[in-house]
Amino acid sequence: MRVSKFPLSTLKETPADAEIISHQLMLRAGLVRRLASGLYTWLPLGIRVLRKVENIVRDEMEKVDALELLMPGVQPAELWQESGRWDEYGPELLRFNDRHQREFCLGPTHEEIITDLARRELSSYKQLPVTWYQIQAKFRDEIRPRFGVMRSREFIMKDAYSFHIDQASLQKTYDLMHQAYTNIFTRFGLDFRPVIADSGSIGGSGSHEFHVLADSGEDAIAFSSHSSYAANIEKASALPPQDERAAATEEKTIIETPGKHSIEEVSEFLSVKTSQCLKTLLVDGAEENSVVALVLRGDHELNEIKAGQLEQVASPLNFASEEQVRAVTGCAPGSVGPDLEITVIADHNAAHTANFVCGANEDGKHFSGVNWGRDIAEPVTADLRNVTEGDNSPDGKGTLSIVRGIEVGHIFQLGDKYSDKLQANVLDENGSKKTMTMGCYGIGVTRVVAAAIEQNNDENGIIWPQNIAPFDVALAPINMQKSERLKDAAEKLYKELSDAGLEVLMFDQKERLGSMLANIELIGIPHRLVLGERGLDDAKIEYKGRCDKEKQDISLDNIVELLLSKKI
RNA sequence: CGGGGCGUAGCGCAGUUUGGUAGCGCACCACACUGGGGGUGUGGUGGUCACAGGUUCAAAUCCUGUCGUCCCGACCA
Repeated sequence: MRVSKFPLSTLKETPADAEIISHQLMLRAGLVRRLASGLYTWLPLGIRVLRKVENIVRDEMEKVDALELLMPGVQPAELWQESGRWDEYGPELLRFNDRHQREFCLGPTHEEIITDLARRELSSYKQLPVTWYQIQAKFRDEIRPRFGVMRSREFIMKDAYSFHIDQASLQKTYDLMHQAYTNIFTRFGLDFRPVIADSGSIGGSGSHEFHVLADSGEDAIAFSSHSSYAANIEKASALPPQDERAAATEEKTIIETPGKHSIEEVSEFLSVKTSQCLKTLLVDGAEENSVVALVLRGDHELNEIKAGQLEQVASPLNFASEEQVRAVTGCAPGSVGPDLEITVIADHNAAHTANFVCGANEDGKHFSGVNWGRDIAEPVTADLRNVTEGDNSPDGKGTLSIVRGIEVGHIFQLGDKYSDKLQANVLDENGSKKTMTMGCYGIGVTRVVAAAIEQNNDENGIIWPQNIAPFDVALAPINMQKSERLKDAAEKLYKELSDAGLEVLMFDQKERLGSMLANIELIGIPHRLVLGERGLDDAKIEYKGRCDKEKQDISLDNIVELLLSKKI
């Protein structure tokens, strides 16, 4: 490709509304343009990257015998009503009527459609297992789209669905997919990690997320120092302390703590560690109009997913209002303690704390030297908190570290949730009807592009991993328009490189070197060649890899070979 | 949904407080010079100042409303 035929749309300045680095660079490098909130146009340069990502995905899907198909983006309401999700799915589902006033939605996912297909096309266990996939635009009407294509409303997803006669078959395909995903993200050249995920309301026995590691990631993931254990922090369980609780040695004392509300304020005021203070959070209970108290150590964070799953607690978790707090405790938030008439559930670590500080349920007052069993009834205990750096790994091997990640893939054992609702049956070998078991497997294709940039960039721009770069090599002749000899040499080299199967972007227009180099680095082409009159005299060309510190002169005769060896 | 910010040329911004000829930098076009890291000069193109209504002799500027867009948001107990 030549710049004269493939104009770059790079920007020198960063658009003001782009917050994170990948969004800024995608705009600056001319990969995407915003149309409206959460809607992006992919420019020619961006599409080249997107296609590379898609093709690697396709290749690995074929290897595990998944079959590509394409389903409509517009879906009839009937199927969603049949699965029950027409009512369950909130405003994220964009609904509309056609000219005959029939109801439709824009597909945020395709379980209903694929299950409908399966029940029509599959009738015998002999046709199973089968896996279908598509790469297609999805629409989710996000409350707050942000970070460019990282969380957009319309996005491209690879979604695959498998159908099985039993759980054993599903497990087999699931494991194959797990491996395929590992291969895919490895081929992308990204630093990633498969983690145990919360399977949410869908249930089912297995779910893994694939995260690209990046500080700006929206998810926190915990992984073990000495085993392969890794889990989304929503899911990572905190082990109860193994040793005995310390003895009650202090007297329960009431202390004036005027104006001190937060754990930080109280611990500082009393010169006590935050881990020695307990905080009491009031949330809606499972029973109507009831309130439940959750107790945590001051230095621990509530895990809302875990808490919401407790049978005594309303799901999803909802904090009590200030009025409710006052009605139950007689004081304002800030002085609440666990000595209450309502159900009290303490985190394992909070229940393990002796001689602690807590609210006195009286404005401006706290207790110190409080002990479970002696001063307050022993609480019900549960795992309520997020794991923290240094916690013991739940599998007993090593300790946990916490890093941030961008969720780019998710695989799921669905079981019969949809096949049961939609009556997707086949006959088994005994001739009796059996509901198929399903799995589903997604990759956020557009998000992968953003995540790749988020993980690979420097002050000059994007650094594409080789396999998803829009071009393999940039060729920058200096003042080509001034020298026939240079022009001929550049054209010849361009042809040689192209014939060798390399994707070359040649800067064939009148442009100053500095400007060309700045663009080449901004758009992140992995290999760069600069050809000038001086080099030509010695039959040499200057080569520099995008990450190399130094440039080097290479003999023109060897350059094709060198690049091929680097491409692998 | 709540809170906050911002809407002036393709991009980045000033001008709004105190109403009076719509500006700057980049980009773009032309020409010249320049020629190994976003170069210089001269001359240009491009704006119903988000939209609607109001106040006024006069509105980017004041008032009312609408829309768009970005960020933040339940550890407080």
